[in-house]
Amino acid sequence: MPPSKPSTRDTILDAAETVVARDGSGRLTIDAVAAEAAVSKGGVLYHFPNKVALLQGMVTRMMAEIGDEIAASEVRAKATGEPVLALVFQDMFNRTDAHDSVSMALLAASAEHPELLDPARQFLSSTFQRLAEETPDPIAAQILLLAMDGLKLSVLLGFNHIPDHQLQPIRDRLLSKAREIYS
Amino acid sequence: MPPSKPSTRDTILDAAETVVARDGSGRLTIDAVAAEAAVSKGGVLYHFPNKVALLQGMVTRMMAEIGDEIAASEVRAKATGEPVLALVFQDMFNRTDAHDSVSMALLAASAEHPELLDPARQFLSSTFQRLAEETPDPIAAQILLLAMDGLKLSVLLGFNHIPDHQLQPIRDRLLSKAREIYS
DNA sequence: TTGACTGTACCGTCTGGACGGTTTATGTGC
DNA sequence: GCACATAAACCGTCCAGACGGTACAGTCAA
Repeated sequence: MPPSKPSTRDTILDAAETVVARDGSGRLTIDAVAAEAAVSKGGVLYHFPNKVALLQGMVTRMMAEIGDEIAASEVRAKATGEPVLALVFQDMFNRTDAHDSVSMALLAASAEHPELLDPARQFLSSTFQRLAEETPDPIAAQILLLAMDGLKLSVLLGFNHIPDHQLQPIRDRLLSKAREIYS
Repeated sequence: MPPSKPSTRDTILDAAETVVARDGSGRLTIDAVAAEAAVSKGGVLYHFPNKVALLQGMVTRMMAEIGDEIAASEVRAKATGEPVLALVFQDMFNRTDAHDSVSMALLAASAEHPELLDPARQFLSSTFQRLAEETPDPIAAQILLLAMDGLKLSVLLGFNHIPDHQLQPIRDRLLSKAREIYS
């Protein structure tokens, strides 16, 4: 039973992301999370002894998700011979759910305890650095990665400053550029 | 007297940005702003009758700044014949102060009242759209603009996931790509 | 005199978190 | 198969402090 019922812990983290996405990071209160997760306040505090722990939980899970995703892309890249960067991009596109744990975790943590992002900084920094360095043209790769970041940011804050009809062309272009780097 | 003493109103807005940059958007309280601006709480509330007004003030000033900057770039572009995009980028690079009003205003507003960003959304959306459409290759232009966004985001949250020695090459490349679009 | 503040006191609400109690799952011995 | 024990998971309430906001009397330069 792989899709077994999600643990309460994960339910709570999901709820926290939902609250941030819908109401803003300033409205992320334990009560709000409890209500969203259909769990009592005590229940939330059982899993996360205090609010900082909850924020840490969000950041940690985010890093784990990104790490897993990139690792999977790298495996698939080795198997298929496709450039890693292209696969990573594709994954990121596919995971464009309205509430993206990456962005929400960052927002929530930066709101109250910016120092909670320190581990994330290290992790993301070295990860992206490595991805870029492994390509023949690290600078071009970094630019594409930055563009991805920008795309995420715009969604994150509701800035769809990219009209829908351009979204797909942009994605296609990003992918082709990614492949281009290796040729 | 161009660099005359800044108005108290602007001092307060600056202070608000400083607080957000240093302590996170969740710590943006009227008391904190008052302390940072060396103004009494009453003084802050004199200029901004409530906190929403303060947030609105931040967003409005941010839009005015961006608008002025881009307008200036367009004038210079007409005069020098250089591509607008390149000039806009250069301005953005130069304005890499640690506390960037754009980012901070966005963070602060999104934290508590995401709907305050509605006017900003419209403004930025149409502005960037226009900038891109005026180039021979709007898609490429959008990608470069997104990369700029990403660069800003990384600074905003303290993610200097770009090592210093790569920052300049990346900027140079962005500029040359911007010029390339027009050729 | 007026506009731009300062400083203090105060109120209602929200929030984090502590705490004690209760249900549910997991053994464990018989 | 069952009684019982134990711990994990969760509930609901209470409280102190923080925060937004009000009110108001006083200062002071233009």
